Amino acid sequence: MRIDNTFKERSIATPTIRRLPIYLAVLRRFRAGGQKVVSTTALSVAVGVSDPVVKKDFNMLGAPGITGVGYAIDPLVDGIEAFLGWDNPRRAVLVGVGSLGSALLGRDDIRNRNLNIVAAFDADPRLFDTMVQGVAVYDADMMVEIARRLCVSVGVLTVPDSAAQAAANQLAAAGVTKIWSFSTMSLDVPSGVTVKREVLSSGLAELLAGTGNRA
Amino acid sequence: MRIDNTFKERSIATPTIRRLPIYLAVLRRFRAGGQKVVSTTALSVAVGVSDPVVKKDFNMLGAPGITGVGYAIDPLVDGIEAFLGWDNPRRAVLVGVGSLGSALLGRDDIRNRNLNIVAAFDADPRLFDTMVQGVAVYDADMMVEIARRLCVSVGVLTVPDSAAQAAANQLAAAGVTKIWSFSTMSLDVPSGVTVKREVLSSGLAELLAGTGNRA
DNA sequence: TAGATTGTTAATCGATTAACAATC
DNA sequence: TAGATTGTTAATCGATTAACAATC
Repeated sequence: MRIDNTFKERSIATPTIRRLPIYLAVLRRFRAGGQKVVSTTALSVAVGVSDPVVKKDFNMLGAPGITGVGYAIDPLVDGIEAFLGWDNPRRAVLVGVGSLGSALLGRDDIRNRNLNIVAAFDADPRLFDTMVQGVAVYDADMMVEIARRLCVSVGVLTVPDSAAQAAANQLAAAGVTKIWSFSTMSLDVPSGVTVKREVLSSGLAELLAGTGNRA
Repeated sequence: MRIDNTFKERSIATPTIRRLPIYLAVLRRFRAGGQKVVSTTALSVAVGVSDPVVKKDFNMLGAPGITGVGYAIDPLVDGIEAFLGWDNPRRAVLVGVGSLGSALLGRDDIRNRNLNIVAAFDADPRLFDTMVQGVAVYDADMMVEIARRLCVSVGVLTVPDSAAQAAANQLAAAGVTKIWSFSTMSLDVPSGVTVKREVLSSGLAELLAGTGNRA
């Protein structure tokens, strides 16, 4: 079987992008089990989406499948990682070393594999110059200076809502162009800066209220 | 102005449900600032969605607006809370007291306001019978017995992927019908049990790869 | 060859947007 | 009354599903 290891460039829809990390996790498990090739049907079952969705996603990605056989797992994993930029994680800082911030720093996928978190900031003086999960924590007042010097392009925002806008301002001033925010606040940022808001309680609301399941 | 404090029952779409907690957070801030009434336009700006979306959402919810004036904030907050069941949080357990699990236990919104987490479980004996963030931690082997006795209907799953399916089985055996899972695994559960999977790295993927922003 | 699976097209479904009449 | 805003309808947009021809 001939494998064309070329991923063609296409524009990718948001729902597809959100599924890619899930495909990646499942493909890695399959690979760890010694599997070399996977069909969209098998993957769709393992991931919990429909088969045509997987086909469309891979097609949009330009992934090279082998008709009648399936997709070779290795180039698929490499291709998805490359598309997401996870083969070369971006330099990032985390702001707000509370329990959620510490938890994110402690997750190897987020801290090392998908991002390269090189420093953290907090307003609490007791944390200054300590290490949390192996990351140095600095005074939030130093954020612009330090983050700029470290050439950081991504900011993870895990501060209380009341501090979110000020922290976003500092991140933008430090040259950060992508902010991953765990605050419910809608943040006002300069053009050129994008914000992805992660509202944990939206998932909970969906679970509890979803599909006609009124409590 | 007459306020009809009745929320009519309708079926609500998932994107609407996911926005409700965000509306709630913003409305509470407005109320804390002394505001009594809000227009869909003002709310749409604060939340970061379009104005017709807010109108549609409130309409689906059956929220009572006052033409030419806006929506009274108090009944709106109460109505959304009641719809989500957050006025009377469900009894829940958390499985997997790692850093993410502890962080969720430490968030007052999740632990007390939106859910009522009455116990936690872990496989690590050093944690047995300790308190984490004020919640008692028990041996995961006792889960079925304890969760059943506590009449729990929701499970928060923050264990490693390798332990996720086994934990889901135990939760189902304990009578839990709704599982909020932070594992990438697609979980196999009995019919009658629903799972909401929360994949943190999907949000990150969307931030980094989204809107043509290839790294 | 026969069976399996990709890759693509057309049809369906659902959510968002735009526009505006009704009304406080 | 005049201005503002709700509530709803029609139009648009986008994603999913279904079906199937191409092909290894």
